[in-house]
Amino acid sequence: MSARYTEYQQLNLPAISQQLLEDWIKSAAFEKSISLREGNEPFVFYEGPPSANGMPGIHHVISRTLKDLVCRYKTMQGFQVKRKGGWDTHGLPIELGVEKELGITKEDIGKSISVEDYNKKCREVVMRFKDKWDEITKKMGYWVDLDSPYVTFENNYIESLWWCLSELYKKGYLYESVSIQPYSPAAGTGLSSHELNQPGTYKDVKDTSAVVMFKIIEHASPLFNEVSGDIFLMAWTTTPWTLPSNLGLTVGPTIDYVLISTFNPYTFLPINVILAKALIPKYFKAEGENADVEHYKGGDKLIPWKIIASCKGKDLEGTKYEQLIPTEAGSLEKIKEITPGANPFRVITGDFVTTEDGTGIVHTAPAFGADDFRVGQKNNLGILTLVDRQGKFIDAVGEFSGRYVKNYKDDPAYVDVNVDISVKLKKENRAFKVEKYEHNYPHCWRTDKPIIYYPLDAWFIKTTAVKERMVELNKTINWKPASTGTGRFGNWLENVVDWNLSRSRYWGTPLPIWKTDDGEEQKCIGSVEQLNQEIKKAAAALGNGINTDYLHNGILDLHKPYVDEIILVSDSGKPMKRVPDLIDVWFDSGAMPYAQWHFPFENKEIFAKNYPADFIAEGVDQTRGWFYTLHALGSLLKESVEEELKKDGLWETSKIWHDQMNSSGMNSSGFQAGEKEFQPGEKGFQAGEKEFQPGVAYKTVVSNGLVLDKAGNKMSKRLGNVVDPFNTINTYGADATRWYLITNASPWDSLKFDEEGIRETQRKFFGTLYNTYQFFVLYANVDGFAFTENYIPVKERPEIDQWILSSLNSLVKTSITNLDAYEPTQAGRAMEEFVDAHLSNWYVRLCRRRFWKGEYEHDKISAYQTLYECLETLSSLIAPIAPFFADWLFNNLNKVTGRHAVTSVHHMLYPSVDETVIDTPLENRMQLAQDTCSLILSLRKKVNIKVRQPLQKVFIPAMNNEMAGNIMLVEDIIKAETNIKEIDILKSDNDFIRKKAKANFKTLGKKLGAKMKWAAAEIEQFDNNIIEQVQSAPYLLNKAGVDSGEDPIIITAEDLEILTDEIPGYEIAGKGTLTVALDITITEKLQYEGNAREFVNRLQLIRKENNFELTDRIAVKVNENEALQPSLIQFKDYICREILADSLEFVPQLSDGTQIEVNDSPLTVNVLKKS
RNA sequence: UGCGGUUUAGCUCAAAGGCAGAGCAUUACCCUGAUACGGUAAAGGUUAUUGGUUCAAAUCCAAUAGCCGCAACCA
Repeated sequence: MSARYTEYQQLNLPAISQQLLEDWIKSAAFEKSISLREGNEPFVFYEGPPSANGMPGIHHVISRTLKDLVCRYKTMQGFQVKRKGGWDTHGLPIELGVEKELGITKEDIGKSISVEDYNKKCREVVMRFKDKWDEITKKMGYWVDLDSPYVTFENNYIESLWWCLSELYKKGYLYESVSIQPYSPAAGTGLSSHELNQPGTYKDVKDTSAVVMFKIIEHASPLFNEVSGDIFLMAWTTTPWTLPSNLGLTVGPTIDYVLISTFNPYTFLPINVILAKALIPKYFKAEGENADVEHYKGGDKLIPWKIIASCKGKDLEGTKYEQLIPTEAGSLEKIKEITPGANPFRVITGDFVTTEDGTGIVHTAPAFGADDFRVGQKNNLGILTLVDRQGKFIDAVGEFSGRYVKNYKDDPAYVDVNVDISVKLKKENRAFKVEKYEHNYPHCWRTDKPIIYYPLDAWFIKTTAVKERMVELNKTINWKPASTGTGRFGNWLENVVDWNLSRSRYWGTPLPIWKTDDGEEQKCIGSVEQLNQEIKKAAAALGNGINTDYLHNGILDLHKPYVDEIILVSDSGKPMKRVPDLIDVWFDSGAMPYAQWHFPFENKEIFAKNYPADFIAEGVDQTRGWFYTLHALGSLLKESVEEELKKDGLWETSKIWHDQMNSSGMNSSGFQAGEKEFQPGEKGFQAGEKEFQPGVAYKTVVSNGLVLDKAGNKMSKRLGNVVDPFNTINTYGADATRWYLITNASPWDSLKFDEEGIRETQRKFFGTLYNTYQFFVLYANVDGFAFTENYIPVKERPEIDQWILSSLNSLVKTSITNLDAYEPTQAGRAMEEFVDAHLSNWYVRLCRRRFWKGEYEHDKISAYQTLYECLETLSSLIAPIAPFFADWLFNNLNKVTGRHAVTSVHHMLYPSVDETVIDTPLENRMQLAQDTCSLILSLRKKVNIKVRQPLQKVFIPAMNNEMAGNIMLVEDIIKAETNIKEIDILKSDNDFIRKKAKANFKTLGKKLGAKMKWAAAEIEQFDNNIIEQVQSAPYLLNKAGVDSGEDPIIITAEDLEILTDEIPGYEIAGKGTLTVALDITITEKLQYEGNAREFVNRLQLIRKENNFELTDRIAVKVNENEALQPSLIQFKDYICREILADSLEFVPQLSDGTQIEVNDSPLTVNVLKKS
């Protein structure tokens, strides 16, 4: 059997992907990549669950490429990397989709459609695009376990969430409180921040704004004691309807305030007002300052004013004022009834106050603003909610009772209550300025009506209680990029507020808390078993047919409406109902480390070994989403997890314990690398790893940036610039797409997606690598190379082989270093560079003849083995990024040689560095050769002498012996590549060339400081003589200066960079310290040889045009030609050898020949293939 | 509005205080017994702007502007 490498017509990446997809399924390659690592150390990856309710986009492809390449890489390093997939199935987008589909609104749920049917519908549509997701997952080559994914709506999953919640409840982290939330009176529902972020919710509207005056009745400080007349605090509002609910005024403690004596522009009464100094110009004309008060008449354009005192905001704190709009419902008694011990109508301080707009004194109505609520609570102002949930004033608010604060009902006769309030205040000498004010205000996206901020009951997780822990733990997380961790995420943690968990929706995880009607007693349920016991208990205790539907089999579905039908019994025997809230869907995904394994009810051992994650990756938009909820729950549940694991004796075998031991440098017995050959690296097992502390949910997190269109715009359906990932992958193949996404920019930078870039990747990287393979098999098949010969030790191979193998090992090193550091972009770029600049365009280029000339023996085998090794190693190196092409390449090679027992490159171990093969001086030398060739070719171009024309000599000045030695070592390569007969190395002591010196800024700058500029100029002037002096001994640069008393400046050889300035009589070219000078004389002999080579080239073309086999022999006839014949005769042997001609005849006339031209001379040739 | 990021050749990106460099695209020529690629050259830059630190700044600092994102939009 003579195995042949498969040859291909052309590179077709999509076809390769297709083929490999089939192969992988047939051979269960993915499953095997995991089972092969059984017993090895695990590398834990968490999949952030996508929602199959939307279509996958190109941005999913980049984050999944990132995830996939890390997992594949770690697998190839010998880790066992399980990747459990998951689906995010709850939440608002799904509900909204269903509502839209059914043509209903939230209010209809429970009325025109039962909650049961509604949720059934939600469950149906959740997986609407699952097929599309499966397809993209498959086609892009994302290996993830989708056979047993976690699904957030499943009972087991919810049960784990309940466990988490009950643990939080037990630890006092779960509490109920009133908070101010966006609320749509028109729709009668609270709005989530997500809903508020719908496009178009923020609109520019004109509202009546008012600057109103609060009359001071008791000063906090004696500052204003001497002032005669009433003093008012000025405050501005765009929502006058909140004024009756005012309970405080907030000032900035460090802001400067002034007391101004002036007149009210509406009532013309003399008044004293306080406002921020910085805002005076907003309300007072400069000309009016200290203007004549005596002659002021009401209605005058210019209102006189005068600063009569000033102070800091802190000094105002505690000042008491008269309630602006006293009402029955808002009386002090009522306020104290609602909030016992409240102390309203005071000036308080708050950091949020600015002097950007308003008056620097903020009207504070705790019920209608989040800031207001917070400072109100802090300062015990109480809370007054004079507007009901329909958006109208409640009873007993005087003349405003029952009036809507905005026109929520589209009433054509609606009179703006805000105007009426303003008018009233004007009349009462309580308004200073009333005007229409245009601002940006959020609206309910469904009703288009303005929202208000309104106090609503909600359940919270006390994340503030673990803030310190979260901040500390965050420092142990390896963030890529680091700035996201310290910046965006760090800041977020520093300013963390309690997590509002409540959602008043239908399709989601119900909050497992039951309360008595009086709210005195409550229970948090932590498991289905517990719930079923409580169900029975309640049925027995309360009777009345309660819970009958749930007695026999227990509860079967943990969603609404079923959970809401269950009545439990309190310890004191009262019935308890479930609080109607669902929980934030982010809790669902944040709890996936536990819930994906149904922890702690099942799979405890699995959980123990799979927590925390070594690595997660998602888009940067998840920083405050999934990254946060994972982290928060990790911090909150640290003790609970530890207790659970210890309970079952799993603690000492857990990953947490193991990582902690590993991190603190102790030996761990938790995991043993199995019998596989893999050994994790010497220090720890993950580069960039920080010290581990229990409580973190993930150790490394990569947040990738956005994908923009090629113009840098965000992709949106509206702009129609969305890239369809299916199209892209089908057209260019997954490998080129993945490679492009990874190597174009660091994953965390935003990526301007341009198809042209993928095409370039396809051509340049994959095309080159493919052709290198094609080149290899072209000759390997001829010679029957199957790597059956003994491995030739690297040191016994020609230098060029040693060089490419050294370069290859350097590449392996670079790749590993970068991949370990989660810098795939750097790794990929290094691979590109190697394939393109080293392997294809230098090694193969220079070695072509070795493959098709000569016998199949040492040198040729060495070439084959070397090239084979490069290709095979590359197949492994690129496998994480380009899984299909890599496997294709690997299998094409391995099929013939059978060097490895595995059937997929993804079952291989990642290449390791052979340091003994790395020869840095050799690599540098080769670089020198490449540079030299490039210079010589540039000279040839300049004088227009083609490379095929041999030239006699090139001069290369060597600045030192080392350089001379290096050039000599690569002399042959340079000569062959540039078609030059000899290289004359000019040693530094020659007086033939003129040298020039340049200052070495790095060494000299430190020494000289300010004198640097002068020295650089001085050095420019050096001639050969001085340069030589400096090179041989330290040199005094400022002789003249020293004579006049300056400090001596001594420079040495290392302070100079020496260049060649000129070689008289020759064309020169230079790059850095390297210079070449070309002898361009073409002698007759050289001319003849040039002609011969040109002739060979023409004949080769003819062979190619006629599709001759590489080994076909030919007979050639040429018509006699005066200009060329001497050349052809002289080089006849050479020519015949090159073109595989058995004969080369000259005939006087050729009738059936091809016309060619050799160096401007026409020639007719006849080529005949010999059978 | 605040916070963070970013701004280098027409485009995509390098350059971590020491002469700003690749690739793509354009043009011309060249090499090729590898259907790939490449080479040489032309052209393209006040490193967004302004100021500062330094002998020396794309790089460090400050401010401004544009773009992107996040959080808000409040009184």
